[in-house]
Amino acid sequence: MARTVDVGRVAERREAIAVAAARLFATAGFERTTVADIARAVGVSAGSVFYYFPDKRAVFRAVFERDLPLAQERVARYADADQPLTAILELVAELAADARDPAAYGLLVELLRQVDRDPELVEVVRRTAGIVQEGLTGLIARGAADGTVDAALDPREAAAWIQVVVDAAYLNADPARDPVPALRRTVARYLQPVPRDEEARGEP
Amino acid sequence: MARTVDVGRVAERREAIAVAAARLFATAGFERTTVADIARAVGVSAGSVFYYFPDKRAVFRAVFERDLPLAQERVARYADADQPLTAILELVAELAADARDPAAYGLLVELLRQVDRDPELVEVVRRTAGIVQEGLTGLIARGAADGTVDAALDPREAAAWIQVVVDAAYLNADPARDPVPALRRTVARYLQPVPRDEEARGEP
DNA sequence: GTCTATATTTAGATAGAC
DNA sequence: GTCTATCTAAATATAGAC
Repeated sequence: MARTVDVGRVAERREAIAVAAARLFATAGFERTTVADIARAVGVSAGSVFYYFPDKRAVFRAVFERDLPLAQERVARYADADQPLTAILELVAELAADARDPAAYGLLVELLRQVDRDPELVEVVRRTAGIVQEGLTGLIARGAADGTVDAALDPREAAAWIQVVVDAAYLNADPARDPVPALRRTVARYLQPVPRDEEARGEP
Repeated sequence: MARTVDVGRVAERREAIAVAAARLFATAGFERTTVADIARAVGVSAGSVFYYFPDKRAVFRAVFERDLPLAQERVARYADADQPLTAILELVAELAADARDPAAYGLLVELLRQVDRDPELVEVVRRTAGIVQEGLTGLIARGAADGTVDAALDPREAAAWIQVVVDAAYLNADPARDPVPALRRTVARYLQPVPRDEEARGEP
């Protein structure tokens, strides 16, 4: 029997609250979602939500803390791929896969809005984005080494830029169209080494 | 002497309120900016703000109504350029030039967040974004005609994608770094016709 | 037209019973 | 742990004096 609190059960309840809150934050936004709304969605009272979280912002952060392990798993899966450029494109497509889910769009926008106001949220996001950036940076460096990626690019800066372009896929508000093809084309061509004839002319 | 209200003066006061409000909405967001804040910034009482606008959302819309003439001017300036591809890249750079202004960043995020909740705001934004999309679509079509842009692209879809990428560049604006070079490379290569040797291999 | 004063509503957070 | 009840604070919008 557990000596003090059942830490597993606490984690479960927190998770359930975060899941319900994510849906509401995505559609209504942070300010317009009330703690009472969250409590109702998860089937408890508002008082109980404050038992699991010190305040409303902490619930918001919990939503994004859930992304860290997923990012780690994805990055790890591609880290040792034989063909780094192919791996980059697959990873990018996977990162953008949720883009057509309107909830993902709403959450991204709300995150951008709130991140300036909560230093602890900055830290949460920094960790997840950092994992992805590390992974992309490594793959870009390996692509440069094997000649499939433009070696003139700074791997870290290119990785950061690619993350920006992935965000663009999320902003593509039209749910009717899949942004992944345009995204793949964009990233593939961005990374592409300078074709020899153009190199001679001093462009791209 | 004016028979009824001085319509010019009303427009001036509305403008002054919109300018002050823009700054506040950009930094604090829509919900956290109070009408009292706006009134104080412009030097009047909250009651006066409600004399010029029916409600707070109307003040927010007024902020974005100011963008329409600017977009028209920019697009018109490039519409008849001799080299459409060059014009696209210049126009894109200009659109992204504001990206390093934190106020522009804040306003864009807030716009994305609020646009879902206000049908009248949708209309305001649709007009401005529509002008830019028309302009880009025309330039892309002309580029396809003169061989500087991949003719396999649908001009309208390509224009929409470019707008999204510009927005993303805005959003992740690290104020320390200029996104325009990466943006130019990205757009130029995205639009580029398929090099002949790659075409033979059936790759994009 | 601009103000002051206020009605109305609502939300975050807490206290304390069970 | 979960609830109900409530405190406190703030914000939109209006009323009505000047």
